[in-house]
Amino acid sequence: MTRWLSIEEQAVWRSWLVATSMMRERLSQDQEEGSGFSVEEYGLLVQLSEAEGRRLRMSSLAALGLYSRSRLSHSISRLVDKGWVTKEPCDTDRRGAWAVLTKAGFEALEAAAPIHIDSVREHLLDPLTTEQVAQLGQICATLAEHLCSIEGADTALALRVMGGPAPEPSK
Amino acid sequence: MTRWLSIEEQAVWRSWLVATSMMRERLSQDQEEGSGFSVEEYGLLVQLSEAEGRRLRMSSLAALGLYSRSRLSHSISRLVDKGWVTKEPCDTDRRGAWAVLTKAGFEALEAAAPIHIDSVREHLLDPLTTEQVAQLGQICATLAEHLCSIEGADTALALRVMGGPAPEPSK
DNA sequence: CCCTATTAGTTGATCTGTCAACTACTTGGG
DNA sequence: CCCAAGTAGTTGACAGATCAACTAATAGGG
Repeated sequence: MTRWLSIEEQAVWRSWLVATSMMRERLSQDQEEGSGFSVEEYGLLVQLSEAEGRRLRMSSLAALGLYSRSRLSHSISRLVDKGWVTKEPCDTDRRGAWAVLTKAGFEALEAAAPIHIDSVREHLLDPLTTEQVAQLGQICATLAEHLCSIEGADTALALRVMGGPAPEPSK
Repeated sequence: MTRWLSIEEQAVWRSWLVATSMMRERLSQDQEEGSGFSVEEYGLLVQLSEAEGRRLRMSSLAALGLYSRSRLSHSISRLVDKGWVTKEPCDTDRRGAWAVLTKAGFEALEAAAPIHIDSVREHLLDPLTTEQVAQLGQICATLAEHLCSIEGADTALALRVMGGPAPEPSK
């Protein structure tokens, strides 16, 4: 039998809901206004930028768990259209394809990174105390692990996913 | 000048990203599989069910901050098509419209509530310690407040939003 | 009272994501 | 060596969300 949510539990759930959806929206907006591409695109480009040779097999990208095969295919096509990514055939498996970050893509990413970072700081990190940030990290890691275990995804892999630090800032 | 994210900060941000997006996905799936309607629809119906006379002005729904006017308009139209909501003209302002929960809508909501609750318990509350749940509540409330202040939305109002306890379980 | 500015809500185009079906290639058992 | 089963990736139809443009009604200053 379903056990109802207590008042406190309801409150937690509602704030989670509000915070996560507003956060998503705000970040998207900051990103889009400032850099001209969406958070999803940014995430993909980050992944590519961090990979060896700035290239990844489609299947590797998909294995990260946040993108379905078909979504990936569509998204990459769009990135190709914009000139930020190219697709190359794979020598060792002729079914396969590499998604390769172009120079233009890398530069766009570099330009966008500060906007992203600022936004994360302003809306997620700064409003919280240092202690809360640590707690939040712990909590989200636990939740991610739980969710990954359910879907049979690899947590370690998933936690490498998207939104990361930036494309190796031109140091 | 942009201050880069430390390793710890990156980790927090990534887990937040993974946890929130996986959570959203999982909840949607549980909901959709079990009850035949989406989390968004559920949210709207909950709002209506909790309002006086099980009805709300479109503008009030929109003022909650999570739905744009046009999204709302489209969504409500769909709910009308499904027979869960009807629209009634507003006497005091002839531009206005009431969205009214139908009997069928209320019953659908009652049927869906346990699925929703179970899912929230299983994926959000149960994996965490009691202490963590409390921390999370505090953190999300803070974030929500911050985000609301930025958008000029009313936090108190927003925190009443969607996903709530259930449609007054037939007590 | 009127005329402009504002507010309520809808609509249609477009974009993104999901789903199911499809092609093409590889793999592994007989 | 061949064929069935599985894997890589794409495609097209559809559903939901956003954006800008629109209609209609109200409100408020002159």
